[in-house]
Amino acid sequence: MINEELAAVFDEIAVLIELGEDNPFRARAYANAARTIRSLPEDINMMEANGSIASVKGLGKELRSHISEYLASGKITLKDTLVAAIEPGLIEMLRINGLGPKRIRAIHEALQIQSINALADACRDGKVAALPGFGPKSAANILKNIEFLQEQQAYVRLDIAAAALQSVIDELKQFPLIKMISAAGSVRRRKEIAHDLDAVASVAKEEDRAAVMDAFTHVSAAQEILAHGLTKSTILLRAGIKMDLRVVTEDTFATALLHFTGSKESNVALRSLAGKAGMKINEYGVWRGEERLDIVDEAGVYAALGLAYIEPELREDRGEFEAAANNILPNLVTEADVKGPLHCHTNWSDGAASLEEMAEGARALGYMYIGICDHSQAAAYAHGLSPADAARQHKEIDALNRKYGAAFHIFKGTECDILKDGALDFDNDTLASFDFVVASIHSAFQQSEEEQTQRLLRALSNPYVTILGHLTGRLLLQREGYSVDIPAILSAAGKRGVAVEINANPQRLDLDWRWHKTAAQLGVYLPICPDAHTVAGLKDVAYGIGAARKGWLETKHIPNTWDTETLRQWFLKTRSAARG
DNA sequence: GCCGTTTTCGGCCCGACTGTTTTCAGTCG
Repeated sequence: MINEELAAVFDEIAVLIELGEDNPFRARAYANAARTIRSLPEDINMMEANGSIASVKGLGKELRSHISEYLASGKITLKDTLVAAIEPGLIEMLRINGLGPKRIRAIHEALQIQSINALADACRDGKVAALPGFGPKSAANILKNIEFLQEQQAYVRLDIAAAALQSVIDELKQFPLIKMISAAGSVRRRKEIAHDLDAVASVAKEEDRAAVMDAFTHVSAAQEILAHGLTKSTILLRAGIKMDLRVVTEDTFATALLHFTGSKESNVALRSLAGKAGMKINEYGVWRGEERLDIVDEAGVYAALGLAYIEPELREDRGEFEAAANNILPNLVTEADVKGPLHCHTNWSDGAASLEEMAEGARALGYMYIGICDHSQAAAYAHGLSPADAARQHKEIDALNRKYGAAFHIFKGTECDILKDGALDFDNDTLASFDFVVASIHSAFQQSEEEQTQRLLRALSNPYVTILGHLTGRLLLQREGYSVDIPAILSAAGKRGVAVEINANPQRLDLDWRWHKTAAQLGVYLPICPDAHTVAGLKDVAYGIGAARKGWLETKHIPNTWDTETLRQWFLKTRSAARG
């Protein structure tokens, strides 16, 4: 995808400018351009050809000329010039916490250090401590942060982050001086991976803050105190994740929560909007001129700016302010809207629970139905079902459905492998025996983008495919997804009436939420599928809901928020439409 | 490098914490 490639080059240029010169705003312009390009609704080649690129905010004359150069030649000369002028080791050093461009340049100019390892040595033998503006504590901190960088993962998955954050919050809730406490940061925004954890707490009186901070820095999960102030402290949890707590008085809790929920980009945009309206917003309140407004909750902050309430998941500066101003924000799907989980495994293939246990698990969660999708025969590693196995499983499902009657329904599905050439792993007669078919790739990940795209397009042309499973095959922080032309697949899926799942397993969250809005605009339905292999795995639906909300989705986009009969009709329609 | 109801120059979100200073720069979120 050319937009992503170009955005990546602009990100690199932003970093190079940060290290190379003193104008942070120029670097920011490139970083903003990268973000803008990532959220463009269409191929940038097209937008350049039809001239619509000229009206995109944040892409001025200079940036547009770089874009033209890249589209014509595949490179940007400015980047080569910057690369030639900067030691590659310095870019690496930006990853060291507490070390920014200014101090990296100072160290490099004084000591000619070019790598992180050389920097660690210079910290150990006192050379860094002797530099003007540095001292023994700076050197020790840099060394500590280098060690942290080399030992720890910089990010953790949402499920791990959310659990760690909740356990600290639960512990702090026992502390009587804390009046209110809430998760904030990227976990509250339901981002798929987290860099660190944030929480905001309120106290009745300013003098209570010190005791609260003492409690926080000594919670049972704390391993080390990294910063300890009256309003902000940072600890390192034993799980290897950093956590910030902000403590404010009750009258500033709403603005503090808004501020520390972020994202940074949405805060910048919000404050810029406030400035234009003659107002000022910070974590301590909202001012119109000299007057501090009486704000009781986050909605009050948005209302003061004439905006509808923006849910935390949407706060990424991806068009939510414009939608809030025009009162056209989406009516976001909620967990309570989901009527049943599709794409669930049983011990017929690689699941841990029986068919009946999975059905009972879904019933216990209040669902109206469940879609069972065990693996197909090619997935030998997962004990994939043969056509005969599938027929026997269907008899068991029929028996259970007779027992449940109108109270609950099990839909017969399969997670059918898409073979290397794009053919499906079952013949059409077998596929026709299921209510719906999830088609997924589980092999030959190394094919080129062109091959992988053709493979998926061929699978899409099979009239029995209802849903494409985990479109890119990514495993967050473990494995990149295979390369595939996502817009081409979404466009074809929309035309053909095939859905693309939001795999709700927190290791996957695939299709990525950044594509959801585009997919919905192309007419693609996006069911939330837990890919559950255990009864407990059914609860992963919550992560899928988080992703769908980040992707601006409503119930009309998500078939498994519909009732049993509507879903059944949709399965039938998808199939008959494809057969003409 | 971008932008404009304070419009072609001068801003660009804004405050906390740390370490090194002795009033502030750098970094972070």
